[in-house]
Amino acid sequence: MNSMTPAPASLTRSHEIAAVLQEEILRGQFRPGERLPSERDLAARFEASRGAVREALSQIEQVRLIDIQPGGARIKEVKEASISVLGPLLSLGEKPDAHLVDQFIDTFSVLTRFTATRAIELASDEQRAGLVEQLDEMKPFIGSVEELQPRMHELFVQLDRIADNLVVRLISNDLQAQFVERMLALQPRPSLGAEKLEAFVAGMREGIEKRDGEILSAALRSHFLAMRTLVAQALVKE
Amino acid sequence: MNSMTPAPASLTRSHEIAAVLQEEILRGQFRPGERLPSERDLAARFEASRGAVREALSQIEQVRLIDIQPGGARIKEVKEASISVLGPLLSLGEKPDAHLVDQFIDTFSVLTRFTATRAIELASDEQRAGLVEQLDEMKPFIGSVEELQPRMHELFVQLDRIADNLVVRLISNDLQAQFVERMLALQPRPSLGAEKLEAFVAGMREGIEKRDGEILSAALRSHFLAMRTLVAQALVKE
DNA sequence: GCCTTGTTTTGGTCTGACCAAATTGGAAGG
DNA sequence: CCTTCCAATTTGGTCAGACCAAAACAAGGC
Repeated sequence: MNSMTPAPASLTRSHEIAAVLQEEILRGQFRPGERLPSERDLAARFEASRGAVREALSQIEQVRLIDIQPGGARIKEVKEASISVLGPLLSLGEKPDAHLVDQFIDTFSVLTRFTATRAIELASDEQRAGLVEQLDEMKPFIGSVEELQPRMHELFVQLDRIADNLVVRLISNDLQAQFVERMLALQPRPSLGAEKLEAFVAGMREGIEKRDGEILSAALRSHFLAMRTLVAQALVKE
Repeated sequence: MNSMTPAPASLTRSHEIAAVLQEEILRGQFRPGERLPSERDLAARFEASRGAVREALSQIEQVRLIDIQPGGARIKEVKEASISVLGPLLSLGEKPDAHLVDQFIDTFSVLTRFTATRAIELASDEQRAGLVEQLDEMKPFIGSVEELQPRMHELFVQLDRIADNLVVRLISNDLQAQFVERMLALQPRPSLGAEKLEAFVAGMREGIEKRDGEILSAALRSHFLAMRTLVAQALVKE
């Protein structure tokens, strides 16, 4: 019934070690190509068993930050890694790196437009009607981000379902997992003005009703653009 | 110097187990929410130690296919997983699932267009000149996929470097890791006609030279579209 | 039937050990 | 002095057996 996140799962020793090591690697404390300390040394350092360290290293290897081989584990370049490192990368400093966040939203914007346009291409008339209805039900809540956000999310879920592209779905999963929760921690939560939100909803509505990908794309583009400038401000000042 | 893939790394026992289990999960042999056999049972089944099994499960957890908790590991939905499952997903049957491959290329197309347009927005005149030069150097090799492909790849790498979007870069890494190698295994390798390739290169060239994102996008779009139909044919027949 | 209990199972961790491959260091040879 | 080659050491990969705490389970009491 409820779709709560299943709790952060109290950190296991191996996950803890993995997190620390991964952060050190991302901070650049090891040069790419360099060898990581041996499992035995790491075990000594973390006062853990080799087994726990091995599990940790196994996880880090999974995100392609290191390359484990008999003889030693070697550090790889961050650019070579998997998306899973983005989250930790965002959490490195006090505040997430503004440039990275910007890239994030920019990318998310592209994928969302992709999903949305594909969705309305494929949607049946009933489905489009349903989407329009969803949008109309949002109007009373345009003033409150807390109320609007889950409804907006539900709309995107619907679009995602209609577009039915597993690849994009999985990418979005990862981005969401890495990014969203970390951004929601931002206080005070930046919020777009009611007028802009109204225009956005209206644009979406028109695009869906007319089955016009251009209009839909334009609405999404300007919405994400506004979000980018907003977040940029939130991350720069202070 | 050489940028070969660092060898598939002879399968470790734990990786082996992880691969088998992951495939079983992806095949749907366990229902989402269902409990995975206990580590001890799995160890018995694979005739391996619990440690090896734990490392395997740890890896599968990393791709979010299972959720390990004291009490038991539970299967999650494929839709919830990370991109890393796409590769194994493609390798399930004799031939990759045509629909999934199509989504793959479609998504790749979007991301490439994104990178390319951002790249020419940001590129200096020298960089654009360099790109044009790269394209010109391809002309003699348009007849041979084997010769052309690495040069094309080098061009995309260059665009990627100029666009300088780590998020997209990491996504592309994953897609590449999951997809490309598996498609290169297709025999006979499908190949686009020389005319189409010529038009593609010309379109890219014009778009870069004139700094025109529309032209560039159009060239890429039609190129990937051609690739989609080509691959679709290759996967359907026989 | 529902809630409270023991009991069992399960994951999380540790210790200590062995093997094979990789690394390293030094000796032998040029 | 540098290179070549071989042994000693280090390192990852794996195993076995043990303990703990939390979760799941089963049975009894309300």
